[in-house]
Amino acid sequence: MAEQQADEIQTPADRFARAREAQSMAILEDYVEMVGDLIEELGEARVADIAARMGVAQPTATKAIARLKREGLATSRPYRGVFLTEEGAALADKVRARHRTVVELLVAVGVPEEVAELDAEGIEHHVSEQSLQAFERFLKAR
Amino acid sequence: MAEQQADEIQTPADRFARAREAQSMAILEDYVEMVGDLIEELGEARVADIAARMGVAQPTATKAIARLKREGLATSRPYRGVFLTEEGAALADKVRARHRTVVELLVAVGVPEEVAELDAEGIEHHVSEQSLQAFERFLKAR
DNA sequence: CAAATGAAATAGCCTTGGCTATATTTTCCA
DNA sequence: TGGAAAATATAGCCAAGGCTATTTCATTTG
Repeated sequence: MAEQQADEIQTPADRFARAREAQSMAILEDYVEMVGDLIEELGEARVADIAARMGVAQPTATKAIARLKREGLATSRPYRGVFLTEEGAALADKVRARHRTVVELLVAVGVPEEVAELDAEGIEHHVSEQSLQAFERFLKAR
Repeated sequence: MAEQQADEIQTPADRFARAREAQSMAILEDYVEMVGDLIEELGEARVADIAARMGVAQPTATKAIARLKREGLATSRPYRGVFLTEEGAALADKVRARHRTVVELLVAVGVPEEVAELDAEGIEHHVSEQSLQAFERFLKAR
């Protein structure tokens, strides 16, 4: 149990496939996090608010929510607010924590706060569990 | 000239819009870099090789190349190889350099080499010029 | 309590980036 | 040199994530 790295070689194709995979999760993660934020702040997540905060038109948000429901991350009834399932809430927490860590890491290596916040929005979805742990160790060890 | 940060506040919507923007450049960047790599390694970039390395079907690569041509980054004639325009070559260089820097930064904060290579593939497209410069300063100052 | 207002859903369109199956063109060799 | 094999292009499909315009439903409120 000394070596934890699998010894499979990673072809470029593998790496790109992995990045594409991460990308398909990214929007899901963003919406779940946003729903979580709104419930916490306002007590409920309305489609109109989700759309406004995500910077998209209302039907785009409705469609995204449909996908969240399909994936078992959220529930909602027509003309009612959106709620997270247990799984959705867990994902929202994970995403929020990861976002914070990524911002902190960027700031720690010298990226200005505002820029860190901007870049983190895209970066976070591609940070693996292993990298995240490295980030945390680095931040603690500073 | 003391403050260099614009004082516009960044709403979440702004940040998401920016991340979406970066995403639409990402695939373009990947293909341009791949074409550059193949030309360097093999003297030419054939559609079949591009597809294999990107891990996509051949028609997918053909379509991506069509987009590169539309955007003025590459040229090609039917049943012939793909070439980069001056602009395309410049972009390829920039992307390659940025990729290296991101991997080095990840390794510098404690991410294992192989993981760094994997994660960098997705992260790099969201690293702004400002963050990149911060990364370089950090690496030099170590 | 009925009508106006406002929110959410639906219809229908676009682009991108995947795919498979099928032409078409080049290339290479017997 | 002609025909098989290999490479590329084309056709046509799908899902995702945008959009606008319109309909439907819920909630006031006069």
